[in-house]
Amino acid sequence: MNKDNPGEPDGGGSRRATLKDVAVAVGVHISTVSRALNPETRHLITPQIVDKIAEASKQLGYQPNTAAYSLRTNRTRTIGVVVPDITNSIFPPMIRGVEDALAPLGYSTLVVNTDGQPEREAAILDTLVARGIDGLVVASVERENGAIRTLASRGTAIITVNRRMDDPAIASVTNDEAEGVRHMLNHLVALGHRNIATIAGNQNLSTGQRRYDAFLRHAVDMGLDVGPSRVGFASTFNEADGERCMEELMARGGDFTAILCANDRLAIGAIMALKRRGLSCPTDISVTGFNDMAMVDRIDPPLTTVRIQQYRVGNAAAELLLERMTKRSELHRPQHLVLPVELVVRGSTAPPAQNSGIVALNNGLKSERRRQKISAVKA
Amino acid sequence: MNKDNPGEPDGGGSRRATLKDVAVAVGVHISTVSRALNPETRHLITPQIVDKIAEASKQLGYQPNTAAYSLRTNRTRTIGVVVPDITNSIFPPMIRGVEDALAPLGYSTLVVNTDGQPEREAAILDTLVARGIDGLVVASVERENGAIRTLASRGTAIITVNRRMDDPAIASVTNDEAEGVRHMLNHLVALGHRNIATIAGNQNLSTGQRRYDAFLRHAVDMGLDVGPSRVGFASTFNEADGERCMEELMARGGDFTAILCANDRLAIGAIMALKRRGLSCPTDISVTGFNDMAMVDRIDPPLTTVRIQQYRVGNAAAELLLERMTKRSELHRPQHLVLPVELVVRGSTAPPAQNSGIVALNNGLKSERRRQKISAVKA
DNA sequence: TTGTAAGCGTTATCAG
DNA sequence: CTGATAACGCTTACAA
Repeated sequence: MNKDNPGEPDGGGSRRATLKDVAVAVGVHISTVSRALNPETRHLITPQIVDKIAEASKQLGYQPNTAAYSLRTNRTRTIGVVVPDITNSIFPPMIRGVEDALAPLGYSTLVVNTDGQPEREAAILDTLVARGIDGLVVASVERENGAIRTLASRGTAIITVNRRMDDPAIASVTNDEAEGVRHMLNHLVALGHRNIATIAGNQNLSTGQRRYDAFLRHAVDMGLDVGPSRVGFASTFNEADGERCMEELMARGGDFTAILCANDRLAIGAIMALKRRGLSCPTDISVTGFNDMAMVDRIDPPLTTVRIQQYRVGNAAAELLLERMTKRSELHRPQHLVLPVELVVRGSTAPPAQNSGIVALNNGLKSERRRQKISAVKA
Repeated sequence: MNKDNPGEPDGGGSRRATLKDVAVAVGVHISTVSRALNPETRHLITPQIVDKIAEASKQLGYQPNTAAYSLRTNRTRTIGVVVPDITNSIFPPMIRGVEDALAPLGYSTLVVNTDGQPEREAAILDTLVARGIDGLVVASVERENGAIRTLASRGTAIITVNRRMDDPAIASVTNDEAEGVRHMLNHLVALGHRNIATIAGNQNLSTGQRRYDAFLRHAVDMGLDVGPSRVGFASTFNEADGERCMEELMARGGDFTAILCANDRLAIGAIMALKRRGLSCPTDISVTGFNDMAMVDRIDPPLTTVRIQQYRVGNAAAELLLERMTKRSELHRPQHLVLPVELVVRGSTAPPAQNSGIVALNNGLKSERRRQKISAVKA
């Protein structure tokens, strides 16, 4: 009964007010209301009428119907944010960076998880496109990704964050991986380390590849010896893989006093592997991370790492995306924003002990207790 | 030029196929296509035609237009998930729990942050409703919340998670707070603690209130003394407030050997406060948390806490919500699901030392070094 | 079993 | 400056 009277103080299941309701309330035509309510076209309407319409629409609690708007304009004011896993704590700050930039402009954000599976990602991109999203922020992208390229070439506004594709046509906001690695190597060398190993990330990801490239280049520049016995490759950026790589490196001889890990989770895994073998970080081996994810300042030992601007990455990406969604397509010259990073020194790095490192231990130069540790390693 | 030919192998900005395109391709009417593509109505159509339509639609890459569907049916297949802050690591698992249950059924999830501000929450709920979401999962709710009640009474499907409202009409999925607190008190008492303090959470939140209530009831049941000097109230569930409360309790005399904190973040803050005063956990004071959020197993000391089923809370809420969104409203008897919790004992709890606790220290029963610590506390 | 046609709430084009 | 009208793509009585 209240069904046709959205003006009524709301008692229950009353219909939502539409343009027509406002129009009859004011006594003008529906299109006049539409124009009066739209800032772009408001100037076409007599100010007094605009006021009356504004009041009536507020009075009736008018809210534009998004579906009708989208159907008509082909725009949804919705963007998709694709992450590997929202549960990985480096992503939520990026997501908030995006939302905080876009929500005030009336955009909503659809967040989806790929779990790092390209097929899943493809399916997810499909549903996002089917929903008619206006733009896409992708944190899960591999260096090569056909689906993204296709979408981009069809004109979808896309920015990748944190990672980037090899294809320079796909815009991105990333971190200065090379500088981060360089700072970290400098730090380790300054502490006195000369024998430095690395656990590299997945080389199909720009983060993994660029951090490893930088490690090689800068290590050589600094006159350090690198070689296969000092490199482990993780396929996934997680603790389990970090642990596995660390164990492999130790099994291979472990002639190093410090290890640079491609991200924090690998570093945490590496430290776990050390602990499990009765070795300690940083006393026996210094371990470093990358990202400065939440809580790594509170773990034992507090992690020395490279701080990336997680929130700003998302925030900046949103701005770029906005430009692509609103401005004319001619202006879309490829853009790649690289944000500066910062070295954060904590407790997981220290000068190498007199005869530290696993080889030194193997050589029996230290106490009997230490020798025992190493037999555990070899076991 | 390709504009009217969505069948063309896609060269660029070609239009998306619509029902009409499929219809002309097959040579049937658009409504036949609609029926054939909808599982509910497929049986009305001749099987051969169904096949032809299925093929043609796949061929043309037909994707239903969500806006048109929504406009027509008044359903969006979108649900809103409202959290205080996605950056707080207990929420992402809940969100994934929701998404994993709903995505396979074609629902998308709009995630929004309130930052714990009720006004912001109200505004956010407005935009969500304006977007026509089919249902709402709210993790940010306070014990009383007018906006939620209004929405619920208007028929919006709503489930609160993690927290619940006092109003039993609003369905919820929560954790067994009382059992968690009881387990924890048991654990502390078993270790030998008799003087146990608490840092309670915000009493406007069901989590804060119920955990504190349980603390009082069970402490008394166990014959423990409680009193104002052993209770601190946090207004926010974060580290800073935990630190502040811990300092206040120490300043008030601190005649306790263990402190039960209403969540992990408060516990982390409490431990920081101890460290800052030169005291140590668990040697001087045992500290416990609640939630078992990510990484608290890796901090120093690893936190003894109560594990809540973060993912399952979200997952179960999604199921309940689904029921409310699809089934008839008569069946909507209020539902409150309470999930079991689990005690997780780690390094932040230990038996009280011979003369531990702050008062003991104050009384000068221990070493000179300790006496110095305490003067720092009083300073 | 299939076709017809109305209508969801907007915006945009075209008159007036 | 304002009104009339078509159209966006889909679902769903109602006819046939």
